[in-house]
Amino acid sequence: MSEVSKEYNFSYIEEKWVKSWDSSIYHFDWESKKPQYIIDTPPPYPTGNFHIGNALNWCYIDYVARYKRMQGFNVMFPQGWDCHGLPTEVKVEELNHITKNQVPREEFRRLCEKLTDEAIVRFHKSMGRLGLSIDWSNEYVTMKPEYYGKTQTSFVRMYENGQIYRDDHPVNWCPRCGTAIAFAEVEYDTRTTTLNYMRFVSEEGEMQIATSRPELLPACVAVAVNPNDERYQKFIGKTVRVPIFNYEVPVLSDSVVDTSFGTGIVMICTFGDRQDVRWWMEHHLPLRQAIDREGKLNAIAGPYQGLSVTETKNKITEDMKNEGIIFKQEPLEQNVGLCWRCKTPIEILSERQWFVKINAEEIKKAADEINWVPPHMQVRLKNWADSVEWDWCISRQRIFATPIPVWYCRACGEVLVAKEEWLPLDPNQKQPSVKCKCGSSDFIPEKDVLDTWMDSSISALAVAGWPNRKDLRMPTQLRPQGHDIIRTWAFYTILRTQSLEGMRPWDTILINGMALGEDGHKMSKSLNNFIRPEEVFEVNGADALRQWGAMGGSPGNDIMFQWKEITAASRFQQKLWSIFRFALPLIADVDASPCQVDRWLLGELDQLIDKTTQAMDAFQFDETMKAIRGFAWETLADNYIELVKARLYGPDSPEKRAAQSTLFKALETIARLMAPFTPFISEEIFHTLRGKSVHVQSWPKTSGIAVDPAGLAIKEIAASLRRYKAELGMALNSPLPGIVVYSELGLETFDLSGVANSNVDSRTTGPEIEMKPVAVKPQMKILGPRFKDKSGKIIKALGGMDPADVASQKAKGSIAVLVDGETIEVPPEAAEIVMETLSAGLAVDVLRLEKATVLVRR
RNA sequence: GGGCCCGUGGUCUAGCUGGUUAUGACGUCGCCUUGACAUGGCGGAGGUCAUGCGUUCGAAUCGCGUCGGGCCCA
Repeated sequence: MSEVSKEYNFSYIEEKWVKSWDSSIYHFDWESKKPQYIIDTPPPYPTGNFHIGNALNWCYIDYVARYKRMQGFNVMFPQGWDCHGLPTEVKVEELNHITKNQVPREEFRRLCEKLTDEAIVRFHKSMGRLGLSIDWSNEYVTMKPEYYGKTQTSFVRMYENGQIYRDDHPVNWCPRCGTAIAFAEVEYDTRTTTLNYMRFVSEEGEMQIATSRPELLPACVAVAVNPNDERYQKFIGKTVRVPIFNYEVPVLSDSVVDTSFGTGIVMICTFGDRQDVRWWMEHHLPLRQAIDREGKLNAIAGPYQGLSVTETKNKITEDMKNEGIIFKQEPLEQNVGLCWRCKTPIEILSERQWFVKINAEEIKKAADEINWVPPHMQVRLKNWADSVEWDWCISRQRIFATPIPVWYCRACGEVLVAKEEWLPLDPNQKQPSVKCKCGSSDFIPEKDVLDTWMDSSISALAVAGWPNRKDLRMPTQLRPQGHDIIRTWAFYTILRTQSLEGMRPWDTILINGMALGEDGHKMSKSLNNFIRPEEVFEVNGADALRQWGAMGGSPGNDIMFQWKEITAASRFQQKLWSIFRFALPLIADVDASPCQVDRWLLGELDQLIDKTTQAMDAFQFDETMKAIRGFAWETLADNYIELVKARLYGPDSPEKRAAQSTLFKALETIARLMAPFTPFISEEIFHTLRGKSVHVQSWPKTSGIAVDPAGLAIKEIAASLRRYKAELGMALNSPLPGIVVYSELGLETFDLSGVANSNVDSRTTGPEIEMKPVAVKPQMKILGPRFKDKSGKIIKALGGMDPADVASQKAKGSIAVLVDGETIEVPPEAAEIVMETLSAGLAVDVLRLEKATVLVRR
């Protein structure tokens, strides 16, 4: 018990506990009778390393998981890995100096799996070191058949209930990745391009059209003007000849056409942008697709066939300039859609793809049943739901993803979707065991694979036991995630849960902010503001990082990483350690009747428990941790411990035992309250005190002890005596000739004499000194609601009155205030009297407090 | 162009279902080596709560506008 080091050796203690903790205490118990608390943890993309942003998110999750466990819930804190996707494919190509088509499909997939497995191992290590209470018995890996079989089951069921269909439809296409992508994967950026003014010829004369994409000329299917545009009335309903390619297209009128952009005449192509798609559908225009899947021009483009989009743009511009078709060019700032992974400008192509129906109303309805923290984040989901125009394209032309369990009959083209009991499977590896309706058994496997969000959007269902468990544990209780993926992960999860099980996926969604670098920008290697969690573990330890996560800001707001915050956190750790080191040889877990100061401390402790419980229930980790810190540092260390030192160092007595047990209780409670935040130091302290793990303890409950006003008065007297000595330049332990405290509360003297190192007398009456009212302090809370617009004048009048007069009226029960010649009766509680002690002529100094008066002999 | 959020002492930040001395941390200044801790203790300085108008007896807090920043999207 005595070999507590002076300095807190965080690395030794944290590593000791990482090694010796039994992680099975964090396992979800499927048989338990306790209320469940299932967390739909984000499955990170296992590539690179676990970074500070991850650390912050997982800290939030861990605070909740540990707190809920202590509150008696059967908690599931699972961990999944969202493996599939392009970044890993690209990385594999890089590392092995191959492209995906140079090796067999299966071989390529194996390379991706290997890379992913390695990343998962790294993540495991970082997460363990951070002290996360993850339930590894509920780990899932989306690239493993056990999981992607579930994804496939969800595909089959949604196909069968009509939520999934296959169709020709315009899709966002990334020519570099060679795949369709969803709207959620398109990002926008401003680029400077050229606006070209071209001459088209019609029977009514020349039409001048401005376009930024001349290479789409062969895909032109119509020309449109605004119906209210007087300049072009005569063209409406006529046809116009597309130059170079020499074919006629109709001239349409549409009120969406912006008369002030370019010439006010717009060329509609299939497809230049989303607006083209809208027009194409509304006006039932034909399809002229000029760009192929590699982003090259096809046969329809005649002389430009085989050239890339950029090459065509340059060449056709040149040709048209030479022929005088383009007569003017100007720069144009334009927002271009980019593939969010590779930043290549996307094209819109019409392709046969698989789609999931999006029912925006149902999604919004489900979102309404979910508790959003903070509430305003729900608006983002609603805005997104309202702006979705096409269904969700879920097929991808890649390899490392969940296979679409479908074949096509070679003879009749019929679609054969796998039966649930065949899953998991890869149609490229396995032929179906049934015949097609037409009698043929020759099938072509579907080569396309599923969008990664198809995997991750069933995470809530998967952890809750879907599809096999009879007792499906839906809805889950909590979805923690970042605001950057509300339109994807949150949106798709709600959609899928709604469509597969007809319910909301979670009770609560907790949105966390992003972790920013010390310069206030998003952490990135290129900005050189990148901090690895391991650096922090080495310098100040995992508990310090976890404290920063709690105290750095409130959830939902972005939070800046700052070393000084980490340092501050580790100072508190050291402070706590010093308290522990001081207390350990002196405390005892004994029954004792608490003294006044003890009852003050225990009352404060009760208030702390109340406050932290409320804050935790509202996910206010910053409030919680600040309250604990304030209690431990100020209330306990700076005040209580200083007050009871004399008792603790003194001979055995009921008073000493009272201090010993109070301090014991305070320390034990702090260890419990901090366990969700700082699991290591909390464990070290609690385990030393109790010989058991703090992580299987319950959250502290209040003991019903109110703050003792006498104890509070003693604490305040001690503080004012310290101030008194400081003002006189005395050492804080220098003795005073004599102190007398006067209070109706009947104050105990032993703690005061100890802390002041002086003799203290306590009296319940007196002292015989003169008190003089010197000011009146109006109470707005009383006056405002009662007197409304008159309160301003009443305050002024009260301030102008003789304080002594107000005091005597107040004592009689009512105060008469003269306002604009009118006498108004004001209740006594509306005015507080500020008193001053007249000590002139006395050989004492007087310290006047709310509940006590102290005379100090000079 | 639209939506959402934010703008609080030198820095970061709490409060924001309105009530008059605005929270805490870091920094800064002065004092104190008191038997857990100088990575400490005590005390102080420092803010027109971005800005303008409005609602109200009363606004950091509610409304509108402006300026600045961030995020999501068109």
